Amino acid sequence: MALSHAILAVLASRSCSGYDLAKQFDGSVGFFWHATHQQIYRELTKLEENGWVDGLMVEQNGRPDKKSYSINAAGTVHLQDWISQPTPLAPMKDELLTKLFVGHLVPIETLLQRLQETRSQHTDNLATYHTIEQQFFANPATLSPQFRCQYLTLRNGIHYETGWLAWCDEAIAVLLGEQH
Amino acid sequence: MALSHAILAVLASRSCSGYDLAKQFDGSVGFFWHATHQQIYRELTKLEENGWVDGLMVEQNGRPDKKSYSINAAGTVHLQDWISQPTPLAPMKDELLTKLFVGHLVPIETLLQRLQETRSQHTDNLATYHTIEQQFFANPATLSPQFRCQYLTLRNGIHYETGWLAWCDEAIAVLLGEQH
DNA sequence: AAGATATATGCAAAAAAGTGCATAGTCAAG
DNA sequence: CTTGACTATGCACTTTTTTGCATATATCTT
Repeated sequence: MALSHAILAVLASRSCSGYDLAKQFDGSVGFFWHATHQQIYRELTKLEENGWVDGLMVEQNGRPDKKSYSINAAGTVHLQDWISQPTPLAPMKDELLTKLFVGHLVPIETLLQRLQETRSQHTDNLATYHTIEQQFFANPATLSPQFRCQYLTLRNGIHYETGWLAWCDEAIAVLLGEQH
Repeated sequence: MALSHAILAVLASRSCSGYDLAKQFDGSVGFFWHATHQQIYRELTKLEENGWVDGLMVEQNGRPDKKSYSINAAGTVHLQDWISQPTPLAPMKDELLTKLFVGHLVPIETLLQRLQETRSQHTDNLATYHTIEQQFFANPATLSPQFRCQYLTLRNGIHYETGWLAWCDEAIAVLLGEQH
């Protein structure tokens, strides 16, 4: 029941077609909730059936017609209820750590490759987040409540990626020291 | 195809029954890969069908008979192959951040509650990790390759939880500042 | 004129994961 | 002598997720 909430969360800011949503899930929202366009379309149908969003066909010229979805009053209440309930910690699933756990089964070079790849992905993510921070949140003190909330989610990403990078460096150093 | 790898990773250290595995997934391994006992039993059956593990019925007195699973040569090769392949970043799914993203829809007090709950969960986790670190990895320089790898996964958990705590504090401070 | 890219939507099948339930023996405490 | 905790295993059902396919139109590039 959580993709539905992520979609409602996006629709809380603005009406979107499935296509628009898919793009959001490829950027901003995608930083903390991943979904493909197939999932999104399926879920939108359910959301409309549940009466939390209203779909409206929009004719367009120059491009295919689209269906624009808006959150309604019931949907907003549903979203608020959800936020008001305790949040269980997300069950962890990390493939890299599972690999590292039995890393002694492969040469250290292989482990270092995995760590370098991971490090580079986190470096990229962090760079993206820093760019967004400078572009949209240069002056955090002046943000509206809505943007301040979004800013905090971005800050989480920055903490997260920074932590991963620090760990990657530590792990690489430990493994290299082992060879020495 | 990833729970199977996590199970093989545990069996790489020692043979286990489904019950033993479930306990591992409740502690150590569970810190980076979550699974319930139902999943584990189902997956063990598949692993045996695939010829990666060998099951052996063990009669016990004083308690129910159990089936002990060991990784075999094919399973070990399979595990090594898997480690040798690039690791995609785990697609993110974080409920708290999704809630915070639309946090302006609820009173700040509600958000602060969610943040405090989360903070306390991460505090607990960090304490657990620190305890394990002191108990089993007090002297990192002298660890065997196997335990050094496990130590690094624990270090990841420590970085991870520390990062979350720092962020929780920042977020709480920002929201409190907003009220001031 | 062809081919890539962007817009726009979805079905079908399969794999994986989650939830609830069911069974059954041992042991210790009250 | 019964209740609860621990050991031990698993089915059935449901939900979620993934993967691959399928279909259009319009614009931009070569």
